[in-house]
Amino acid sequence: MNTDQLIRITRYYRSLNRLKTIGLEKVFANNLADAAGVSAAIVRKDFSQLSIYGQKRGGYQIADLLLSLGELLGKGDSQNCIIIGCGRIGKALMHYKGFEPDGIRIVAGFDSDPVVYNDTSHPVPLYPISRLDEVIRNLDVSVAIISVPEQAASDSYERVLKAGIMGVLNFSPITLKPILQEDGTLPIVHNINIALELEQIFYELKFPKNR
Amino acid sequence: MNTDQLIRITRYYRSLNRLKTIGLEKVFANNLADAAGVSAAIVRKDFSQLSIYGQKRGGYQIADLLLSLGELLGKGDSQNCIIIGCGRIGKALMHYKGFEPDGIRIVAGFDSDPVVYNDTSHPVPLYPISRLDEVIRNLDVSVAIISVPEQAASDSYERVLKAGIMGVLNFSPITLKPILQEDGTLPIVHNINIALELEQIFYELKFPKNR
DNA sequence: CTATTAATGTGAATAATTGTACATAAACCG
DNA sequence: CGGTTTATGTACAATTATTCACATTAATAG
Repeated sequence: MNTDQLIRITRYYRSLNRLKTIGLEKVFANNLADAAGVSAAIVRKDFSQLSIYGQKRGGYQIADLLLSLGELLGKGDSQNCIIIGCGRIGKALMHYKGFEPDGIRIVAGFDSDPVVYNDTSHPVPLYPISRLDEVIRNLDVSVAIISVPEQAASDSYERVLKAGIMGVLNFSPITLKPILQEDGTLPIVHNINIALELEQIFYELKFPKNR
Repeated sequence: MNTDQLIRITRYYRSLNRLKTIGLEKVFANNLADAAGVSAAIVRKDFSQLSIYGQKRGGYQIADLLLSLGELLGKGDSQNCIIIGCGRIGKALMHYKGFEPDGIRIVAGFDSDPVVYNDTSHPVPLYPISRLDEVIRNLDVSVAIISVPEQAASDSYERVLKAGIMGVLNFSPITLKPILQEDGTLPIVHNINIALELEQIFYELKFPKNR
């Protein structure tokens, strides 16, 4: 499964969950196509490749699909994260309610500023960044969210890698790249660059596609 | 210019600005390739297509490139945004320092809760969502950032469109899709789905690519 | 029970993207 | 100055992704 397909699958999964809570039982390739913003042919091809089959004419059973896709996506395993950098963005993420339904949990935050990490008014425990390795050892965590200022980003990145974290979601405007580790593994890094997204929007508004 | 290319161009532009502040004057296709995470061939092809030419052997003049790319990206025009939904994420964005160097400005925030919008401790003025149209009329704004809870997302979306906003950056987990407007134009919508990014990371960790 | 309709599943065609290879021009070196 | 190196610019090849078209199956209706 490649990255584009993975994005689509997670989108399908999301939408299916919603449809299920609404009370639907069956879904057509077309519905999922709409939800994921792709064509129906792609949906069918995706499923076909993943050996997921529906009923001719009847579409797909939502419950079955959720099961199959859930297995593919590794649902059921623990999905714990820590947050590096508890500034405004970091704190916002700690309080974010949207992770729960996906089985994602924030289990700790780290910051270099004592004023920040001594503040107990947050839903997860905060620690000084110096205790990173120690705290991680006692938690089942594989992913870190980096929400530190630009200057601290690559330093934070190296630290979490050294601590054994293998997945990183980076909110700083520096694009962090996977660095081959000593043990031969390659960390997974996703960069979210908010300013870049806005720039793209402004661009597309200024120079609309002509079609 | 297509979307992938646009992303690359904005990345080049970013990196060039950094390199310039460091004091460099020339840059090679290879450097930009590294910065944007693509191959050097693509960088050259991009520039070639955009009629941007460097010096054989000498690489590219950073200043020239910034000028050319800046023009392409529509820099110099105003890039003002408003924020719909001043919860934790909305507030974090208001205070975010990373927009300034890109010429992006947050000029107002909107919320439905009086407790929120009467709080004056923020760097931009806040208004009740009911005053959206009125306030927008007096501001040169074309892009809205939607950072409201899931349930309010599509409603907020419709409202900003009705108010004449043509670009949207959506942080809610609902995927908002461009809706053809009465005047025949299509809004530009970018969705940032944080939970989805994390899910993908967890997936990629669980099922590493075998190569 | 036959005809019709509605959806899936998939091979083939098409389009888009990326990489390769090399000709070309400029700078450098002896 | 000629030879060598370095990096651009681009044609072409390879790969990948998407769409198209249609055979296939199931349900429905008359």
